[in-house]
Amino acid sequence: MEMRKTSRGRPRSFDEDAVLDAAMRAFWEHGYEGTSVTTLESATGLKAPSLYGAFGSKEALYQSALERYASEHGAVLRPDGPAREAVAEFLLDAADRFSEGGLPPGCMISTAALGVGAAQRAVATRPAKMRAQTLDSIEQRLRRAVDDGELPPETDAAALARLVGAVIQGMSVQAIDGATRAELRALATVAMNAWPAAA
Amino acid sequence: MEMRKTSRGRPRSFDEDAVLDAAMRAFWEHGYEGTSVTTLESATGLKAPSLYGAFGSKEALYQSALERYASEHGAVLRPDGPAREAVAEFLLDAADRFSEGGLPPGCMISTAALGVGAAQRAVATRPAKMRAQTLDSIEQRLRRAVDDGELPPETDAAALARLVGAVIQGMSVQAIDGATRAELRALATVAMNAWPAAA
DNA sequence: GAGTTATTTTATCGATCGTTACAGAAATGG
DNA sequence: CCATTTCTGTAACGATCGATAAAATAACTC
Repeated sequence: MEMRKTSRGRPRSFDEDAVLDAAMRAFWEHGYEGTSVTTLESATGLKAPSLYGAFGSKEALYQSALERYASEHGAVLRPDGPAREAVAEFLLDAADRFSEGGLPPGCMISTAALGVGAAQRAVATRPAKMRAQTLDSIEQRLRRAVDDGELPPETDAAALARLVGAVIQGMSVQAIDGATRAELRALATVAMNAWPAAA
Repeated sequence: MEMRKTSRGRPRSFDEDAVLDAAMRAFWEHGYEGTSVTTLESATGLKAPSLYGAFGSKEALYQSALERYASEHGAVLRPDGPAREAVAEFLLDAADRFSEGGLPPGCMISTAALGVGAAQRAVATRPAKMRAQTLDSIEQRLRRAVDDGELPPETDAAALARLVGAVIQGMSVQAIDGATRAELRALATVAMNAWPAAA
């Protein structure tokens, strides 16, 4: 936990949060390999040494941008109430977020670093773990619904969780391809028809 | 249609089809930007001038590899028989293909060139058009099923087609993330529960 | 004001990117 | 055998990659 007692030396001329936000949008839109340091310079208005001084490296900046995305723009599965409504809300929320005006289309995590050079595969592990964690949290929510009797006991919670994840990932692809908010919401609604009949 | 009347000059020392296949696998696994010409050299065993002589450029080679993938490894929606069985077969076939041993995981088209540098966005248009075409062919197949009375008239064919596409795209992501064939097949099976009740 | 510390700017680093000149090698036609 | 044509390998091209050394600048402390 680094703690700057008093601010000595020349002060920063930029707002670190705003710069991180701009970098996040660049990575979000063009991916890791598609975003060069030159791109980041024009996106943030900073020069390379300032970026490196504040964030360490391009990879570290990407990871920070990922975390920021997850906390600021990530859809969350509401833990309370009926699971069916929580999942439906989750999917519709994602449809809205992926087609939000003023932001890049799609999800920064769902479809991040899928085809990446062998040299920098380390960059892909964090988004992959985030996807795995999302699948796991959905599955646990569904298992709870089974235990609560909301879902029939023969429900394949893991497979159903993968379906929900696939819908998210597919909506991300289709949003990037230009799908409208209405089309994504319709997709989400149709997907909910796969929800098992009540126990 | 270029036609070499008689073979003069030094003959090719390689099988063009085998080289294209090797290049396809490289692009399939690492994407366009993640596959360098050096990577292609070691994947094919050729030197750059031979590659350029045979295929023109890295981008042209990628496009050729894409077409080859589509014709050799692309799942197809069987046009005859009940639409429900055709779609179920389509999804299960994709699940198998995306987890086929000896080949890269996932789909070369479903998740290709999603985050790509602004400079080379032309590369992304062909895969995007292929995805759009897949969605369209599914939708038309579903519309036909509605007309035939297999699906209720109020069916949202476009949304259902997008769901099928999303499942494909999501399975591709999850295959890359390490999902097993059984997991993908279970996902496909659960997804089919979204199929509307008979008319 | 002098000295210290941190940031900014300028310029550049070596590595790699996609691509290609050029010369040697291997087949043809005369 | 000679000339021609085409391919292969070597070497290198300019551009860009991520990253940084060094100098100039702007705040602080004393």
